[in-house]
Amino acid sequence: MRTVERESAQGPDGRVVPRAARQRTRPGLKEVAERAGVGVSSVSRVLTGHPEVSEVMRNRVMDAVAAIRYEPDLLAQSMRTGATMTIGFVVSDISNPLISEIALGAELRLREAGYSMMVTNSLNKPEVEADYIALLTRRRVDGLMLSITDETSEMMDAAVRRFDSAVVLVDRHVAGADYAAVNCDHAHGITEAFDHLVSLGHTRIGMVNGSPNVRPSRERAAALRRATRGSGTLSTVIRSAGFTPAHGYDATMKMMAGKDAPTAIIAGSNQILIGVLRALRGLGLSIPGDVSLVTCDAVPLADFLDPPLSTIARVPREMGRMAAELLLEQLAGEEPRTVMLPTQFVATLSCGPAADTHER
Amino acid sequence: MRTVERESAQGPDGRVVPRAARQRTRPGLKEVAERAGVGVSSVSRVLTGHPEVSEVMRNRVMDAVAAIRYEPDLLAQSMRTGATMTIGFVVSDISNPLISEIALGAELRLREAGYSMMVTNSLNKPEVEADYIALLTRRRVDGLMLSITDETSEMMDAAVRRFDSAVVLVDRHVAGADYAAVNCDHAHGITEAFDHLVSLGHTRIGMVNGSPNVRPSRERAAALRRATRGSGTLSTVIRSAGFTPAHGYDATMKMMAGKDAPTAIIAGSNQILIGVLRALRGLGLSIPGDVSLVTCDAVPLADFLDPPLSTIARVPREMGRMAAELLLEQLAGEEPRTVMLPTQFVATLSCGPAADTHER
DNA sequence: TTGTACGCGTTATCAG
DNA sequence: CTGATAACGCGTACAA
Repeated sequence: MRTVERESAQGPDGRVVPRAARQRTRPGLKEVAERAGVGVSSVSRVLTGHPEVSEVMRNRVMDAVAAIRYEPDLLAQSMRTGATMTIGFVVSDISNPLISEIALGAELRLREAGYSMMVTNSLNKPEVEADYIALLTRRRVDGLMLSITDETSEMMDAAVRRFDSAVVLVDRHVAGADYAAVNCDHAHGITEAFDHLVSLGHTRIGMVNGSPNVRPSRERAAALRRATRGSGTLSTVIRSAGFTPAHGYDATMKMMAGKDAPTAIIAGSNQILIGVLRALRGLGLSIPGDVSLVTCDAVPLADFLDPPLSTIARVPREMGRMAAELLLEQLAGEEPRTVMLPTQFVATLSCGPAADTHER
Repeated sequence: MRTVERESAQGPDGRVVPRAARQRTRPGLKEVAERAGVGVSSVSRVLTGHPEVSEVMRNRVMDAVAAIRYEPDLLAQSMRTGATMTIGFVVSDISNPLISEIALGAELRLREAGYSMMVTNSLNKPEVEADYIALLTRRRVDGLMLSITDETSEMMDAAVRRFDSAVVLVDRHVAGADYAAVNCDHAHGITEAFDHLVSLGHTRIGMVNGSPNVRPSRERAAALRRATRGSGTLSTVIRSAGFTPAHGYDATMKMMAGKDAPTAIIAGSNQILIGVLRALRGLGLSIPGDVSLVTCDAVPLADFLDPPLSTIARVPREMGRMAAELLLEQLAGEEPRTVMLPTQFVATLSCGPAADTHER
């Protein structure tokens, strides 16, 4: 049964400091060797599947292993082999459904390859991310998956440079580095949404965009600007800031207040969407009667919203799986590479004909 | 990048000692000691904050540490101290918003205490959970947070019994064990919802319940049965199965097909809810006109659904935080204990007066 | 107060 | 084919 160890102590800073050595030392190779009457190295050979072991030896060892209920110590194994079989995943907030889905995809693939995943949440603080990267480095994780808050953070950059193994960025780009990356084709989704809105008669389209310090926001804004470039009739208003409901709300209020308010809005994330919806509701604007709405990334129960939401979806599970894949490739000695995954625009009733703004 | 290679050295008996299997050249205590011109143990003492070290020694060491950019190897540290400062979190699916929120709460608290968190997804397969528990045991994690799929699984039970350190269950109960647990007061939420529905004239209430092999489902069903007990007019129909949209759909279809269809439904999870909504839509039933609806756990954008959904909410972030807390307590030597967290029923337009079933 | 030496559990080398 | 033994990097009795 569980033995409660009372010798532990509280450090001055409140951190729990467990007692030094574990009381009940579980059987090791040594015990197995004794039980089987062989040398420890033979036990190790059998367990690691070394080719040059006799049948008798194998049986003796396996019997002893079963009898003692021996389980290898992965810590010692890592110590010895240099591989921890652990991947660190640095994210802003695992409770973000997009991220948790990515995490799931990654973990499933990693498990297939025998790796475990360690998750850290920065809550959008670059310095925390840098700390975590350093921590994971000290933990000697074999690889790092990064979904960073701020691609331009120097602390983060320095920290990841000090990490000397496989790295993969998840829909991120850091200048002057050749990390592997899983990117999404935001331009495609934005362009499709744009075309759809234009076909409905919209001429001025607003975008409540996320932080410009991450790839998705930049790609989306660029794609939207590109779409209107050279057109005399089509225009755009883009407001970029944090991925928060507050930004969604404020940006929407400001956008809709002006004389040249857009007749359609693209929300840059599910968090931003919340604020956008609140603002529109507060202004008494109906969707799509007064303003059409598109949001980035899938929304749970989107079909049951009023009206159902048009979305530009990524494939988060696949993003995670692919990120893991790119990591495993590097760990297998291959060169880091970049993969582009699709986005898909799905139009619903939240996009309608452009309202005549003068009638309002 | 590791560029420096350490050459082979001469052993005490003149033999050539080969390089380590993996060529790591990150500086260790030894390098720091050499740079500072002191013994390795002195370096260790300084770094671990040993009280009996002179000022000069401390400075010499810290200077060398800074110069060499030494970072301690947490793996070796764990090897030596017996503590990995790592907690394993076994869940069915991190992409479930309830769970990812719990994970966030836990990770934030664990970080405060210097611990990292390792997440594993079983996708509701008890044998995978057992495997993971065994894996985390071999990894020698200091504690285990369990949000398991099936409390009655013997493989799981055996696996967790073989783990000999701190354990905390997250809204789970396994018979015959005294694990610490963070539980939620489901009875409270269900009772409130029930009373509200009854006050609206509902006499027959359906529950599309989750798996009976986990605490929340059992508590909810029990609370609902208790609420109708002794009443001649009030009745209940409960269907329990997996936490899936498919179950939500099937159960709803069957419930509503019978002659004594309920006029109100409680959905047992956000996944189940999806199926329930689809079924009601498929049947052409309106909410709350034909049937009132309550769902368990918060739904993103619940305010913007049509109609806004009544929910029985848990406090997932707090659940995670508290689970971490209970784990830390045990690691500090305290006895395992159980905490009860609240649930809250919030009524919205999705609950309305009972429809006269004969009019349909 | 500081340094030397040992051991945590494992794998890999090398000599039988 | 097998067994003894040196590391992996660190913390810590023990000796100086």
